[in-house]
Amino acid sequence: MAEGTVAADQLRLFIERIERLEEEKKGIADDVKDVYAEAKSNGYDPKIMRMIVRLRRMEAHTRQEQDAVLETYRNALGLA
Amino acid sequence: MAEGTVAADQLRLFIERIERLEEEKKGIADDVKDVYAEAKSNGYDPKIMRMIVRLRRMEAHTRQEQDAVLETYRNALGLA
Amino acid sequence: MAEGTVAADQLRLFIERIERLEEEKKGIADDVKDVYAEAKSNGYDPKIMRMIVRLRRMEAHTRQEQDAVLETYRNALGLA
Amino acid sequence: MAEGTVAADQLRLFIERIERLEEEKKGIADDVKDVYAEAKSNGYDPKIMRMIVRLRRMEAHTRQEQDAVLETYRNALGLA
DNA sequence: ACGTTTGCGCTTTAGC
DNA sequence: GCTAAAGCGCAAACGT
Repeated sequence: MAEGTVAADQLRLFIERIERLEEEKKGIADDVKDVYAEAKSNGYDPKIMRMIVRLRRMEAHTRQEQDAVLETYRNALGLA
Repeated sequence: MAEGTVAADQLRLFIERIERLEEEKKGIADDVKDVYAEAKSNGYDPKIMRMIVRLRRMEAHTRQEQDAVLETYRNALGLA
Repeated sequence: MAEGTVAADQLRLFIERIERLEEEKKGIADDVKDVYAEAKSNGYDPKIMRMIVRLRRMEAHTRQEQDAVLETYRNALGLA
Repeated sequence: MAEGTVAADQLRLFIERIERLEEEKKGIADDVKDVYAEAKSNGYDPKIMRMIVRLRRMEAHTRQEQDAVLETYRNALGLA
């Protein structure tokens, strides 16, 4: 077995791992769509729901930024 | 317990399910990044790998589209 | 005339240029719709036509991507 | 020359007209991008500009809806 | 005519 | 920081 083949196999395995993960990711995205659809069938407006999710994520992100800054300060001051 | 609270709880549960799924999705996206990083540390070029992944996906889509055209033709011609 | 007015005028001009271009774009999109309608009145199936247009575009993209991968390989291997 | 050829030619012409129009459309879309880039190089924030364009379009759309309702009423009442 | 579903454009995010 | 690609939201198109 040539070395080139070993390398090719290794590369192929990496590619396949990536493709497998991306399939999983797509499956979860589909699950999200399903939840929105289920909520809609229960009388909730998906569009508003998406806005809520986005707002909560933004707030979470802002909070994380604050935490990161705080962490930086603590490290700088040796208060870890 | 007011009915409004029940509805609010139901909505909150939907939102939380969505947020949980999106966290999972992000986790998988991070896994993908890790695989690219691991491949890179084994001497493979991530840029080329990404191109290959994209190319394979495009080819798959093209094949699916070709099949769909044929199927539609058959239906249009009553050859189902 | 205040400087703020100059800036406001400049911004307004940019916005108007964009809106003008988007109107043109919409006009062309309508032209496309007209062609599909005309073809349909001549007995062609718009659905199949759309699939063909999409397929040809996808194949063009696939070809471009193949070329890009090859080019990147050549560069990576110093075969430019 | 067989009739099938005539039909095929006609279909091909429709397809080519559509593809030509879509190229034009893409060209205009690129022009829009250029304007945003030019505005940005003049110190304006493209993201905010896009919001403005969207708002103005929504208002225009709302106005159009109102006009359409009015038109419907006029027709219904024979006040055209 | 309406509801559903797919395709297109935009926004955002990730890589360089 | 900028460019390009992937994901998302919306709107038009198809089927009922």
